[in-house]
Amino acid sequence: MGGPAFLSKQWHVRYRAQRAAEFGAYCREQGLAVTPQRVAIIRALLSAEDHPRADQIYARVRRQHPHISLTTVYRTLEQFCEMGQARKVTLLHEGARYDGNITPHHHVLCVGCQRVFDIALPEADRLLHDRERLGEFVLLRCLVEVQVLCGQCRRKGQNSTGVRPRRQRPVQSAAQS
Amino acid sequence: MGGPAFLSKQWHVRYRAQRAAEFGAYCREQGLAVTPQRVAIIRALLSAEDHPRADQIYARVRRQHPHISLTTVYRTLEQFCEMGQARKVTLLHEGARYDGNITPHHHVLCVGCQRVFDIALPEADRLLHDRERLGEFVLLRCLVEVQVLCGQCRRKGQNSTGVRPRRQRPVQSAAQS
DNA sequence: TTACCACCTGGGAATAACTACCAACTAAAA
DNA sequence: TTTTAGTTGGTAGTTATTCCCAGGTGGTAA
Ligand SMILES: [Mn+2]
Ligand SMILES: [Mn+2]
Ligand SMILES: [Zn+2]
Ligand SMILES: [Zn+2]
Repeated sequence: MGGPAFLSKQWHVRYRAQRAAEFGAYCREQGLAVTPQRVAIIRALLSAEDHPRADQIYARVRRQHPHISLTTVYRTLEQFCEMGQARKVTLLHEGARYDGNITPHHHVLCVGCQRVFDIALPEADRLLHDRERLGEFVLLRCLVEVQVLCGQCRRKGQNSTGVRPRRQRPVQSAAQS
Repeated sequence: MGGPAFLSKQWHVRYRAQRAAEFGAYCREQGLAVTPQRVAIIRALLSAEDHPRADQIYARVRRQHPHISLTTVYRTLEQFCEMGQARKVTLLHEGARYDGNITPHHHVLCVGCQRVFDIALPEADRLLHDRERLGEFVLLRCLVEVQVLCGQCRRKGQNSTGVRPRRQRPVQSAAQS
């Protein structure tokens, strides 16, 4: 289904380079110091394509910064979300996942392996697009979560429809580069 | 804002009675024993109108069954979800909430007080309504989470747009009946 | 009505995922 | 450089949930 343009490898490579280049400026803009830890974390996040959890970012960053602490990773990822440099994705009821791609998009979640995929869903963006209010409520944002069974999991046959138990780690099909 | 019909008090009273009446049959159908604990929990869930967390259900059930254990509440709520008698609602990143109303509807979440409100959103239901597949993915369900600021929180002025810290308890505006 | 037992329950221990705290450190302004 | 406000690494604490298992009980077969 040749996905939308922003999902292509090409696009991702350029996007990552651009964001990395601008990172220092963004930090200064927010009055935040440009520390090696922050740089390492944003790099790990930008090069991830799998919506990693904090502990996964930790593991990856540790290859270059064996001394970094898990606390710093949690703290920094939260800061990135606050300053708009990352998105927190909290699907189902497992640990939070982080997304370095801050262009507007929605997520597809496989209830079998719990992998998260990007999806463009223009219909969804149009959903409450024009409205500022919904009765007494001021609209802030509207998130769409599509629960699916991916090809891999469908072939394995289990997972009729129900929601999976928590804390089941996703299948690690291969080591990341 | 006179919401949709299924949100009316009237509707809720009848719905609750009907569901409570059918509960025993549903259990037997699934090969589950009709224990006093299960009955108490489904009753608490059906009469709740606030999408309570497991610990809140526990507190309410304990008024009639001072001996029930928290484990049983967690376990039973999960079972209800599995057998389709309850819905698990996991917005933001706080503890799971349970919903005894299993008619299709979506949720509005106030990022200020973290209260959850029901909402009918026919546009959303139509979103992927007709499709069975999305590329390699088999569609299971599509959830829409609308993040808002409720009237109460808007008046208090805080909460520009960001996501609130976790584990902040919702305001208990009044004791429930 | 009773006996049986597969299924259930209570309570405490364990775990996962954060979060708080604080002394030591360091980016960056002066 | 010097200064210091902002940052970091450990470690302890918390919350929400799950695990474990000995003892209890609903449902049914006799
Ligand atoms: Mn994404
Ligand atoms: Mn609801
Ligand atoms: Zn899958
Ligand atoms: Zn509110």
